[in-house]
Amino acid sequence: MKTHLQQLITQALQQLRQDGALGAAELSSIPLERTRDRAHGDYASNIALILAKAAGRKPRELAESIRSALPASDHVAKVDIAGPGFINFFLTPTAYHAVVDEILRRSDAFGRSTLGHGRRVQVEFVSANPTGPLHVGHGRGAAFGATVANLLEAVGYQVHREYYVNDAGRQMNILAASLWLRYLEHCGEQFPFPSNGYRGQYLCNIAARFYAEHGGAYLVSAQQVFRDLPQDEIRNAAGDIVTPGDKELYIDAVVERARVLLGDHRYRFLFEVGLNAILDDIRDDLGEFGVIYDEWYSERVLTERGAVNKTLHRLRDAGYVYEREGALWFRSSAFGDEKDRVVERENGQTTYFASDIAYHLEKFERGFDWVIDVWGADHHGYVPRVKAALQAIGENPDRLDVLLVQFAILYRNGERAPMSTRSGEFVTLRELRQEVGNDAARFFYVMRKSEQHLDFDLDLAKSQSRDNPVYYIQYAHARVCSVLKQLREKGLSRDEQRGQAHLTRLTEPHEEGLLIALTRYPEVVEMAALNHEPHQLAHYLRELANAFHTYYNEHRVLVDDDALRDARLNLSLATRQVIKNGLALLGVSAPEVM
RNA sequence: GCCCCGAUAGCUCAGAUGGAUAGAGCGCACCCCUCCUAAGGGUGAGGCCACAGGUUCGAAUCCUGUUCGGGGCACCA
Repeated sequence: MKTHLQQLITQALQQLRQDGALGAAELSSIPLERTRDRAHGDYASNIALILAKAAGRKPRELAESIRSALPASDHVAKVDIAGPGFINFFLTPTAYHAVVDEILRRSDAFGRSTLGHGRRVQVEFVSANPTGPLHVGHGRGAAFGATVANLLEAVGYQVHREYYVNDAGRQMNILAASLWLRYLEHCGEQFPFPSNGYRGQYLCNIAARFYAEHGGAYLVSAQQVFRDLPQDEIRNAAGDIVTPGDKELYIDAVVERARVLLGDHRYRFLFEVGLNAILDDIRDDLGEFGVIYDEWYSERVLTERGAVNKTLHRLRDAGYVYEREGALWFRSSAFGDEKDRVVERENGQTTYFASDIAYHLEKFERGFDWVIDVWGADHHGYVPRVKAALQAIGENPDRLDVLLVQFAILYRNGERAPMSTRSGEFVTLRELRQEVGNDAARFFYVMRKSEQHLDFDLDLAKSQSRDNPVYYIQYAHARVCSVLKQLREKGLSRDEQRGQAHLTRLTEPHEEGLLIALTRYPEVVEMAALNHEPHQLAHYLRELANAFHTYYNEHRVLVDDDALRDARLNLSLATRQVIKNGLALLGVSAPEVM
């Protein structure tokens, strides 16, 4: 509908331009928006206000010319000039009735468009290090990223969903060593656990399984393991340092010791076991959450293929790499970054940043027209340097969009819920999902603008009342299903054609409001997709559900009058369809009974 | 210190590209509810859009400064 009106305006402008009534005025797109007040019609354009100056005419006068040049349309009842020069469009009832037919005809496809023209976009999200289970912070990135991907797909992009697995590097070695130490504990060895090791319970569980399968095949005495290591930093239960030491140096020494004592083959095996166990867990977790990836991209594979070295060479050839204090630096400051960044450390190891440049370069080389990264807001300082690197290599950094997601804070009984347990483990995504359910979790996570802190009310998410937006929306869907059931129980049948032919009977204000809400859906999807703002869809669905519930409370659908009943049924079914489609994009189920 | 994000009703938050009288939910106040199509329905009070300047026909929205929050400023990942 919106594009239809825009076309009308465009034609009018062409007409005026031919007549020389526009001067030099030029516009890239036709401004048109929904009115907030019904008295202003359905759509309004401020185009006359914008063009007035360039055209050298008074706004209202210009608006009047545009109006008279507008071609006639079945959907437009009248056009008003109002205020300083707004052009207000009033739609005919048939314009609204047409949407009911369109919804019922296109069903699951209603709201989808071809705006993206099949352009390839990659959405990379979550990408948490496989060193432990996902926590509630990752959950927001998962829900947000998945929904953004769904939205882009809905408006016609070819979307590739990807998880970047940081399975190389120091943290993974620390994980492998930690797993080994837990395993040794199962063998009966006793020793203080390194303060910088991974201490989570999940690792003990993996170690227990490993012990059950391999017995003592990886056993080395604690005495041998910890002989002549540097001093660890030791804290008491209150967190005060009891014995000062260098925990980083210490844990690196423990890793090195594990490598030496286990030998390359056994060490690699243990490493794989730990990595796979955790990655499987993450994959299952996300899968249950309705978050499915097209690809899990391994940093290790990237590195082993030589992509990192190749990238560093390209940077060097471009003249942006120099040596200082034994390390290799990338001159990112030449591209607006605050300072230069190390890409290869003094000890010869490339940094995480280096592989990240290689990874992003690889994304571009894989032919994506557009690359989207979803990161935690705490990584925002990282954006300029990645873009700088891409630019240095000769890629267009504007093809990369980094979306930042703020933290979620859990609330229980009106108070901030602790995000980690006494043992220092975070509340996991799985625990959250088990507590509030997948649907509520998916919805609540995207209910707020992503750059906004999210207060996650656990009690509200669990409640079965209209206060809970998820419940309220799903209930609207179930209610229509219930009406159909009632229809059958009454021995009545439905005639869609008859309903369609009598949509003119829908004259109640509630019905008009509902019709208007339905026509908005494709615009909401488009806007939410292009601006990466799933919350717009979430808000819209709540409004739509509200429009339906108030209508439903006020009027009966199953009236004796066949024509009116069928018309109302069509309207109800169209509403159900749109709710179903919208919830599907959010990854939320649309139950038929509740 | 520098950088990023935020500040809108008592609370939690919407207000795309500057537009017409700034919205929703909760809470609060009042009213209705043995009709049913379920765990209620309705009404409306509540605002210096953090503050001060600026840009223009017009600013919650753009610019500058200030205040208060959150985050970031590694040869960590």
